[in-house]
Amino acid sequence: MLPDSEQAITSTDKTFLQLRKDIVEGVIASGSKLSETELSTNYAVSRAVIREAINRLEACHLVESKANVGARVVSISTEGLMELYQVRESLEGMAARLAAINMSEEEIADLNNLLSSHFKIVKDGETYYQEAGDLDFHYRIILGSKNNQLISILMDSIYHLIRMYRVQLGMSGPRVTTAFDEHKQIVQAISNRDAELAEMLMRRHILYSKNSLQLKLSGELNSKIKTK
Amino acid sequence: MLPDSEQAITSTDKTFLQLRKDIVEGVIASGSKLSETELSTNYAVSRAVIREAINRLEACHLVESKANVGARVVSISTEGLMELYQVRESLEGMAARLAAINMSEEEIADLNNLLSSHFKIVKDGETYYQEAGDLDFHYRIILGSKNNQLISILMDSIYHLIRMYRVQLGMSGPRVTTAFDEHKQIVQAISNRDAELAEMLMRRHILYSKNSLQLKLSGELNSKIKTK
DNA sequence: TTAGGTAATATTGTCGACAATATAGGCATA
DNA sequence: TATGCCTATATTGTCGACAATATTACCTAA
Repeated sequence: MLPDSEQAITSTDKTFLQLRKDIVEGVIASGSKLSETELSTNYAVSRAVIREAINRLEACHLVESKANVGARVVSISTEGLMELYQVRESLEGMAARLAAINMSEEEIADLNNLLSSHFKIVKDGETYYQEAGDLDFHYRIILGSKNNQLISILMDSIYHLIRMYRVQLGMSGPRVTTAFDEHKQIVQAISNRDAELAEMLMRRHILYSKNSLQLKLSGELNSKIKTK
Repeated sequence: MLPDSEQAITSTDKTFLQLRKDIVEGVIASGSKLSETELSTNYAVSRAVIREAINRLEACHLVESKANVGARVVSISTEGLMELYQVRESLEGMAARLAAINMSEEEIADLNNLLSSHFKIVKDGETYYQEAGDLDFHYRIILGSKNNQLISILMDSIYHLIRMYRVQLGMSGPRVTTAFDEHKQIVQAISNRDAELAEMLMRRHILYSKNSLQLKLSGELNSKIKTK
């Protein structure tokens, strides 16, 4: 898998990143078929490159393919998103636990600084927080776990999938204010090296997000039914 | 990814499965380089097939590859195994929680039957239990979670990796008797639909395995040092 | 003798062509 | 009209060849 920080070297790398972007952002519709020949003309590379890119996308769970039939972009559903959040709850909970043990004092200080800068933004009433700030916060804790398996599963697969759901369901930037307090508590627990509490708080934090999402989704569903 | 239950259809499927087997069982040494040309002659398929198989192996975290350099089998280390068990603790804990909620009454009955048959074997003093029986038990609970993301991460990646470690470190079949009691308690919690308890017990169960492994590994390390 | 650079070699990356399989459409038959 | 079969078409799977990159070996110079 290709970490986001690393540069794309080969043509396959670039094609993979471009395809992933297009899928996550909905340029390529979820549920649609990925024709190898079509993509190879659109992206101006050979079919071999496309095939390899599709394989990597499959590894991220962004597409599913059947032998002799081809690949489709995964279709999104409320259940799918809920499943994803369950996995996220469990893995990021463990990440917070490990971060409380393994993060260096310097990393913890940085995390506190990050939180302070977020606080200023939240206080100024900007809604900018959620998208970038929230991600930054979670990334640091995941990386702070120092567990490469955990890091790879979350960063290479889960997060892109969740982003795809959020973008395509139009769920960007809710739950700002309360989420900030939750972040603060988590950082506090990590600063105190309280692994148990850090895990519990992170799990709650993600569970709340999940519930909030579910509520919003069922609400949209209802309004859609009403307008019919 | 290719579920174990499904049959290998294409030549790539077969090559992937064979390669995975050879890596897990140590026929191909951990840490060794995977030469595409060499493999293509050994396995009597074209390089394209080998490349695709290697990509899938990379998705399972069994090999790591760098652009323009090639792929290597991941090298095993005590830390790596511990990381794996941490991920497993978190994911299987969640699986047990979800299984307590989502398993059908029939599935729970089957699980109890499985346990009874294991009890007979344990009572008869056979050590056969661990390898197949333990796997069967854990698989059922994972599948019982009904969470496809969870299932796929554990079954397609984590379990093969762990098996590779266990085979290559010569860790097969320890901790039989106590593990059985732990299984019994977990099934009890699931039968009672106590999700919270099921998760906690499963996490403990895996943590104990981890500690037991660590002890054994450090013991082996010491004895090796002594013999020098 | 060692360090640096350059040429030779080997390995991976990319491509287009062909083979095998699935899909779609038309035709015959009940 | 509906159903089943069969052919035609399109798509995926596999292959060998060539291009680009990395590794190695060697040679030169300090």
